[in-house]
Amino acid sequence: MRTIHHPAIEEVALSQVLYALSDPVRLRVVQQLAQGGEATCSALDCGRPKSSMSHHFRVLREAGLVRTRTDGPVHMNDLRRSEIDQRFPGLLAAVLASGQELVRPR
Amino acid sequence: MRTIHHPAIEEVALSQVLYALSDPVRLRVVQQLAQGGEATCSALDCGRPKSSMSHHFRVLREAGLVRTRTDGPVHMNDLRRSEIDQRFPGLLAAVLASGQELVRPR
DNA sequence: ACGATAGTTCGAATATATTCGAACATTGAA
DNA sequence: TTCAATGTTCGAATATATTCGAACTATCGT
Repeated sequence: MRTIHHPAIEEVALSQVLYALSDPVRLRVVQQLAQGGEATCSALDCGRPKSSMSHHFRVLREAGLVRTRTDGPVHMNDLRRSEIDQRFPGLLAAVLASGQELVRPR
Repeated sequence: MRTIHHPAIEEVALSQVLYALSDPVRLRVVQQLAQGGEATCSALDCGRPKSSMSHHFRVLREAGLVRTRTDGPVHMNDLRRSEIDQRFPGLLAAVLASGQELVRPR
């Protein structure tokens, strides 16, 4: 896979972060990464096809929320927790604390 | 104007709130309401036409962020701050604290 | 080099949002 | 009751997002 682009934390825009988090599938992914640590894409699909999940991970990546790293044949995804916390203090905590059941896995 | 519908705070969905806040114009409106208290629609247009602002206020209303009340010939809009704070503690504080310059008025 | 696995990219269909002018509704005041 | 001011609604154009199958790419193990 080509080089994956991750924005520097300073160029992460609040609107983009909020937008990325406003999709139930993506919010669920973020919740799971926050809770369980890094994971592969397919471990977090909610029964959706790979191409759909790839799209969602891309949105999360471009918003600056997730960092993806190639690890052998799989892609490991990690929440950029400390960076986001630094840039937008309290935001992730508030979002994660809401504990809404957002999407049911298929 | 027909009766304006406002969702009860318990039925407000996080996704919808995040989505409503992800638009720069709407985020600016929320910032201004938070800072300056209630305001009319037209006081917060950013040079956008009435119909556009009406749309944005409707999204904010339906997301549960703003309460609109008819006051004589004008519509007064108020951030539902304490209700949102109760439902999603820390969320608005985090969003407002970011202080991003989000949209330039026209 | 081949096969298996994990993701990405492409393309096209569908759905959803945004924008804004024009017409309409509501109110208070002259 | 006519007017001006404030918003809403409608409609249509445009833009943007989502979805998912199919084809492709990269990596590891054999």
